[in-house]
Amino acid sequence: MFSQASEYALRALTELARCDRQEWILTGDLAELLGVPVHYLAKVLQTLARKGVLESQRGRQGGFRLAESPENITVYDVVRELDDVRQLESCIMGESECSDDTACPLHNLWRDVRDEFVESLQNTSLRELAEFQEKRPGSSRLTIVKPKLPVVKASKVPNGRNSPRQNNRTFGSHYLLNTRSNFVP
Amino acid sequence: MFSQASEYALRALTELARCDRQEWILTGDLAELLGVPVHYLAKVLQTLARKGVLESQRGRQGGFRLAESPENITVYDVVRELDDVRQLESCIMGESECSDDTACPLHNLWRDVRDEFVESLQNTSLRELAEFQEKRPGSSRLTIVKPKLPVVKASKVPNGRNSPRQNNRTFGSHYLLNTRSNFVP
DNA sequence: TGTTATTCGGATAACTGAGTCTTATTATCC
DNA sequence: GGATAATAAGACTCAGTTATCCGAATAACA
Repeated sequence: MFSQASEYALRALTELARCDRQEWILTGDLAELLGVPVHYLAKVLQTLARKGVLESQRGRQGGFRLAESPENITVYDVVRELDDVRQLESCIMGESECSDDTACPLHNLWRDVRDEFVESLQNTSLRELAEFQEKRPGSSRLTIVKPKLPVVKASKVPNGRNSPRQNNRTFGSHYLLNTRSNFVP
Repeated sequence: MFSQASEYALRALTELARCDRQEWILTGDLAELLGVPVHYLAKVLQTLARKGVLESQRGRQGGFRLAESPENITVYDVVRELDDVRQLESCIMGESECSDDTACPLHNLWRDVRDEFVESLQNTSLRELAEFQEKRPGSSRLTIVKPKLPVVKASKVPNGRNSPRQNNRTFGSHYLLNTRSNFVP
């Protein structure tokens, strides 16, 4: 459904929401905790920082943290920056002319499902994800100790040359993780 | 949401459901009516024929037709053969261990939306799509005249070198349109 | 001031979906 | 039987997603 980028982002930001808002969290620690590819996660987090969802701090003692309080960031806010949510609005049969007026045969069905979905994403904040995760049996978390930042790792990290898990796709991404193109037409 | 393949398939099969079940319909006529790339539509229809959703007839006076009566073919039946519907069942946050027991923070939300969606797809038949299309204002259709099969074309067909409309994605396709691999593990 | 630790940015590669084109196969009609 | 018209099958192109890696910029610390 979502792209890998969005999936990684949601999982990472759920963990960030469980941490002290002032602390800078390392990409590496997040990646290890979640068991996801470090470099790719880094790109995702960089994108979210560029978009204003995260704050980043370079150099020693740097890292990432939420730009706003977790209850003010919704799941939709995150996914919107990484996937092309406009495709949720477009015709499910791919017709160019399909609206409430000129509906395709599946228009109403899809509108109902999609509206419920989008509304749910907009009504769910990172705080709720974090609270749910908190109660989850066996859930590890990032432990902040003073000068160094050790990690209680969750599962064995499968290392060595991942070939890309290709194309388990999503409702679509557009230009995604590149530096340029901050505007959406 | 759906792949291009599924979108084209649904639109094409909706038209097939409006035709005489005995008639063989040409890929070219369907493509012209729908304004979709002929060769790609051909691949999609061939796949559906291989999977048993359609029947095909080679040679002169050949073409495609529904393998069963339209009320016995659901939207889900079509999409299932072209997209990897198992991905709808998998975790929306990409966690490997996520079930009703070990739920991720978005598990219940996604399960509700997805179940309603899948159920709708399974409860909607091609007959319903065809009937809806029938009532639609300005909807063209394939006109079967005796020996030749002229077509009342719907809209201007944008011809000339379509570069692939890239990656407006879907919940995922797997091996999709290749000849082999009829089984799904 | 120099070292170290971190994000930032670009280059590159594998894999797949979308689409085109060409050839082979097959059925019908003259 | 031969010409014709259609599906069947494969090779190929193009672009986007998912990664990996490296060097540059930058901030903290000794």
